[in-house]
Amino acid sequence: MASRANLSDIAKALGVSVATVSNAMSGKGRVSQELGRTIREKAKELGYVPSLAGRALSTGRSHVLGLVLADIAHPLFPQFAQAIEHAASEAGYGVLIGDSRGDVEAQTRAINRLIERGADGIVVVPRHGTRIGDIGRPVAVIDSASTPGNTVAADHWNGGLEIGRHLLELGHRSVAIIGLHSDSNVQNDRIGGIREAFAGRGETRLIWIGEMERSHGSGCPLGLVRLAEEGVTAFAAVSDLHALRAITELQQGGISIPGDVSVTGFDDLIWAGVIAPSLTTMRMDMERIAEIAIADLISQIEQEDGRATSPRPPVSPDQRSIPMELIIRQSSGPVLGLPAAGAMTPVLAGPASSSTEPRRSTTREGSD
Amino acid sequence: MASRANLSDIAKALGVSVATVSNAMSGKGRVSQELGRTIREKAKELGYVPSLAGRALSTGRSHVLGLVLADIAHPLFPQFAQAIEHAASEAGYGVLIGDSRGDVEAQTRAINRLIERGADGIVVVPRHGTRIGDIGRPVAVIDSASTPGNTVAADHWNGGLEIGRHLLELGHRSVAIIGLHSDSNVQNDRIGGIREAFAGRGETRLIWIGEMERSHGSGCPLGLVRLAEEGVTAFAAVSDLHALRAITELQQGGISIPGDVSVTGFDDLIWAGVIAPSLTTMRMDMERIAEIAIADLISQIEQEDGRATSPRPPVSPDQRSIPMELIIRQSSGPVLGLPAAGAMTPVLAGPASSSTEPRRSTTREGSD
DNA sequence: AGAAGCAGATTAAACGTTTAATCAATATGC
DNA sequence: GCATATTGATTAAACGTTTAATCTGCTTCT
Repeated sequence: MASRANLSDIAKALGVSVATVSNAMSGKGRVSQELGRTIREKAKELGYVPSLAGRALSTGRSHVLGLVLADIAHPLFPQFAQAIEHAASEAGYGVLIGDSRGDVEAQTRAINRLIERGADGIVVVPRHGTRIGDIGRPVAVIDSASTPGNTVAADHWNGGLEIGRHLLELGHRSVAIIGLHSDSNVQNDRIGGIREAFAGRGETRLIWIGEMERSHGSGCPLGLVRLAEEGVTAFAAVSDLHALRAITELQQGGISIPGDVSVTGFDDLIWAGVIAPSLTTMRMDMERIAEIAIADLISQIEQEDGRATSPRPPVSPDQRSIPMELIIRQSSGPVLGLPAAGAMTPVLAGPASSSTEPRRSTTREGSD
Repeated sequence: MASRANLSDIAKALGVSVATVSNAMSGKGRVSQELGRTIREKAKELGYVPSLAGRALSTGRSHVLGLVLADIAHPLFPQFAQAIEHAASEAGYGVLIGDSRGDVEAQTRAINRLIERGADGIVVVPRHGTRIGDIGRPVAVIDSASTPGNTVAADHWNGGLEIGRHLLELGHRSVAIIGLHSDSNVQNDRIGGIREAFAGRGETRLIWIGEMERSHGSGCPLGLVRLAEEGVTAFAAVSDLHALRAITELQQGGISIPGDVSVTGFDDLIWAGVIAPSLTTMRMDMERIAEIAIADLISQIEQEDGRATSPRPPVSPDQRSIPMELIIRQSSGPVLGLPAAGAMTPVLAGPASSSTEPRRSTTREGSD
């Protein structure tokens, strides 16, 4: 059980020098084909695993990246973490997590802690409205195209546009947009997109949950039933979280979805497909975003130590905004009644099976 | 911008040896009070930050722990990650994340990768029914008390017991328990607890979502409306995820919650407090669980290198099962109608404001 | 045949820390 | 006042890797 074999063990076993072994393993120096093979075989035989610590000390690179999400408790975190971990792992990097507990200045501390821990670079999904200062180390920021210094992000604006168009096609002309608060670039982009789609073609109104809760307490009703009665036929939330809140509030108020009104979300959170009605939403391509962010980060890291422009080019402008995908499910449907009336229709008895709903298939539901 | 100051910079600046500086910083060797102070001042002045790589190489300890969640996409992951990160950070450890994408054997690979990356120990929240083999390194397992080799976990059984009692007190005598599948110790414990509470006092039936989906497809209706009509007055899901599914399905079917039936969940996921009706659920004490897991892990690590029994004792039996907390919200209420009839009551028009509900306060709602 | 070039290996230093062993000087015991 | 602890510091080796510089034979060119 003697801990782990190291280069010198292999060298000793074969009667060669450590340098040669190192070269053989990395393929860098000059080693004859044959000796190279022999060495690699022996290495495998001894179960050699390179010591990251030794390598880190020698090269000055830890091959570890830090991941800081402003709000680690956000339900999207798992997806982020998974995608980032995957991309980093493919590139031979480990991922250290940092926590900022939602606190804006703790975010900076978290970043610094990760750097002190030796992270070669940091991936940051910043807190609303935060700007990441110069850290003295490579950083990749994932937020929104309108965030200065942003590296890559989903195209939230276009996502909003698509949601808007989807609702328009279904005949909706009056939509209530539900957001949390106005200092999030992501939310603002999404809202902007929806509004652009409706510009001249319908009316939009805005509901800030944050404001309502400030006066009426957390978890307060949002008054959506009233809006539905007033003629709003669609509720476009900028997050599935808010969409869920809307759906349950409306359902509890006796409003049928999508019979009376439609509800859409953003992010395709894990439960979006299994609630009733399942939620029409907009999904980010996390895999791609993560890949690009990591690639950019690594390119920065490699440039840092003179290795100059490696084959990895920096993120090109057309790669900085990743299209979102519209997932059409049951919560959005065509407007049935007249402009203002129908919203009061009482709930039908029996399960509102929506198998008769016209299902457009911009994107097919990915039921696994 | 000269990278970072190291021990030898400090030593040189003060005309002492590196060893002395090292001793002064760690407080280990013999250094005079005065020189110690001087050195620490100089260190601060130069912005000295110890090189983890150097230390790791020298001590053989990376001061990094690995965190492997079987299902990194699980909505509970953020809470886990946050709590573990916090506890580890307090103890001077970093947290490296591993991903197993829900795959059982990938779990083992993830663990191994983390170990190769130099993690001193691993925290595992295993996949249902998986058993963690000997890894050759310290491990802390967080699953359930009935998992062999488990280190610490929430007391899921007792949690079930409390949920059951809560429903009994509200007058429920027929409850449907909703689970995913039967190979999860956590779920089985929770279910066991609920059943124990109802034993002799009411009837329980079991719904496995996994089985239903295998025949009817993912996201299929669970037939809860039918059950409600048959006299089931309460649905106890073993996860908020399933409770959410139940609530929306019932609501869509025109059943009022908690007017007609009650629904409870487990885990207190982030949205549990803001849906309508807000969800009565059972919360784990993640902070404590994480603390204990980390403490145990570190104790194992320290024992590994002869430093023998440090002041940290291993996890004592009474610390291995952490009580859960009942969070009573709006989704659970007293049985109104007669044993079997009332469930058919049509939905009342208007918002079903539940402000008149009798609110017990085993635990007050933590609205932030 | 002598110089030059080159392939294939070795040497040695470096990365930054820890720590056992050593040494010098001062305090303590009798 | 001399042997002995004790304190406060230094020396040197070690951890495992990378890499620039060097060395040794050969081959090849002129």
